[in-house]
Amino acid sequence: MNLKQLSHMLSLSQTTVSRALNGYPEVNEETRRRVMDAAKRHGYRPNPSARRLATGKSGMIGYVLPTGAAVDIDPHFVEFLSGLGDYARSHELDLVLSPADADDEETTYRRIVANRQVDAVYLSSPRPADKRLALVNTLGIPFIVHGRSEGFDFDYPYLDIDNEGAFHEAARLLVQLGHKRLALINGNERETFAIHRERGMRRALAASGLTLGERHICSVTMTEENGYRAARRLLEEAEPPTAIVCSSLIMALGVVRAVRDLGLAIPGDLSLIAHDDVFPWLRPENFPVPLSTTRSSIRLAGARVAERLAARISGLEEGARGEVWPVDLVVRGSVAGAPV
Amino acid sequence: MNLKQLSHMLSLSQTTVSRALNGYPEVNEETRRRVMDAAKRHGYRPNPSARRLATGKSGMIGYVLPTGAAVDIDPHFVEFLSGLGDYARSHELDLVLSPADADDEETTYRRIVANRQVDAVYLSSPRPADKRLALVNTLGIPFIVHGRSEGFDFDYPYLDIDNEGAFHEAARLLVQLGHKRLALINGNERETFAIHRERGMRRALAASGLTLGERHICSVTMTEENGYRAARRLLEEAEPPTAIVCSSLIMALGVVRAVRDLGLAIPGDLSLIAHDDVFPWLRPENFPVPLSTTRSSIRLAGARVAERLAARISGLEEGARGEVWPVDLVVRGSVAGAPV
DNA sequence: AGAGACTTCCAAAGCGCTTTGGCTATTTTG
DNA sequence: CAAAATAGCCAAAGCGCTTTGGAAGTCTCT
Repeated sequence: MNLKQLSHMLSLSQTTVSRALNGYPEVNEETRRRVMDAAKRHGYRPNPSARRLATGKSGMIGYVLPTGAAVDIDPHFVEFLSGLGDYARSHELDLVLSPADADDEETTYRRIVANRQVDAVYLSSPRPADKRLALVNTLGIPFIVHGRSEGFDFDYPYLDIDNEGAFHEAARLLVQLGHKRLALINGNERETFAIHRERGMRRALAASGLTLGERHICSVTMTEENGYRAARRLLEEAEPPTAIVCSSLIMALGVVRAVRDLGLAIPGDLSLIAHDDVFPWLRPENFPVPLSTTRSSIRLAGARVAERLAARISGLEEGARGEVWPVDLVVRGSVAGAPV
Repeated sequence: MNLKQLSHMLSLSQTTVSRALNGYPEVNEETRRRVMDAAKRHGYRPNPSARRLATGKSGMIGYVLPTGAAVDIDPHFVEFLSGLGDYARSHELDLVLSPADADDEETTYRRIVANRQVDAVYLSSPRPADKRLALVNTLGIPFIVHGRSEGFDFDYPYLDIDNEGAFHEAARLLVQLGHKRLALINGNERETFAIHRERGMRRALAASGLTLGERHICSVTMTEENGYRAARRLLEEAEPPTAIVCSSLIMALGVVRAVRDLGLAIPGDLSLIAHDDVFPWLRPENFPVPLSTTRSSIRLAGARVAERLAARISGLEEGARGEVWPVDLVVRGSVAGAPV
């Protein structure tokens, strides 16, 4: 059933039927009702390919997926995706993932924009002065950044959490509890979120005249093994930290293992706070010692990004609105006063 | 730059240019070269929307993503996706994720097929007599199942690992080591993979006159917490199992925690083997006691599925070819002889 | 009553590609 | 050497929608 047939059986022109269905004003309400009715009864659905060709709109949102033998997709991605799906589902918005060589995402961005394959894109894990962001901005496709970048002479729409504030609060709590030697096990130092977290932590320490020593900060990709190694290195120093703030639950698993291996105890010898993106399959309250966290649901962020993308596509949202979500500090058993 | 312009500047018809580019035989080789050359020089890329409308092919593969407030996307998915991307990247194949209400995926399948949004789809986590499989089979779109189903009167193309064989081997090893009371912490009992694993384990036990008691088998969604609870329940019985086989690394984390909480030791009091899908961020060799596993890279499976989908789209693969990958049993420190 | 302004509809022209059917040389065949 | 086959090209008709530029009829206003 296509438009031609439908309009023929209604004895109307394709124009009128098309307009009736798409809510244009220049059609009699009575006629519109007739059309809508017939369309529903015959299960008419406009052919998206044809519509795309005519309008240039695809009804899909895009994401360029960096891939490569040495590239692992972050497990956070799937949670974000859940959220995105939550919103997209109810709006018949599809998501197209365009795998790209991690060393050359530009080609792919250009392709999907030139081909008008998607109406909007979102970027994640941005770095300062991220090339993708500048590119997408000049290409003129609607977009939203999940996270933030820095060092541009233009503004852009984003959704981020208050990473700096979160780690500031976490560190401040530890300092208040008497800790003097803190350490940070962070994610990739080139990503903005890691920079912000470090900044927040430094600020909290500085407020009490403390500093974060060079050797008390690790930047690694967020795996259990890297968490273990980092913790091990930190704790085997002459003057080991008495508290660690850690950028992910997965790394925290490694930290806990290292602490055990060294015969130490949490929180007796070491206080630990980690950032929790809220995975359904790994919960901080279920750590051997319930883990204190800075918590923010990445799934909710996914839903919000989808919502805003949809709004931008339909012109409801414009401009470079940045949105920063506060982060909860949830205190559990893994923190205590500094050992004497 | 579109076909019209290109053909005009070559003083050829659109027909000939189109045919030259698409490798049709009825065009002079010399002409073809000229065309190809000009196309490259001017960076001509056929408009996919137009091509779609004309041919009905989209150059994308689809996946219906079950979503819902109570639905969590499996973290395995992201690894599978990495593999899919590895292949798709080099073939300019995009993946479209169509979020669907988990209770009604059918509507979405029908939509993407009717709209010809994708050239092929893959299904994952099938159950016996899975409705989606029957549906997709009758809809006539090329597809591949990742995993297997049962109870159909038709064959279908799939890629699966030898779950039954893997758990058979794991259990057999444990039996050989003298274990008499084994337990299984499995995934969702309604999914085929879980059924196969249970079957494999039972078969191994039966071979030695042993059985898997009703209370020695747990079917739960694969989270750390569920692993913990299951292990806890098993180990607090009057006659606790001396060995556990577990369907995922994530649950194994919980098992390890439960063992610790109960003051027991691995492998002294309990031998443990888990299935490892090979996550980059959580490796069995890094468990407190290195974990024995049945190992199969889900990422490689993703790449293979993409490859086969591409082959089916282009007609290189036909029929209902099933492919079953063997699974490695990797023995590490977490298994030992049964306690006396 | 005639001019202007709406209202409601339509024919037809795209969007940019593929594919059908046919046409003109050139080559092969009996 | 005429007939048949082949090679190489083209014009035009789709694919199924949206949108432009009217046209006809109905109201409103002076």
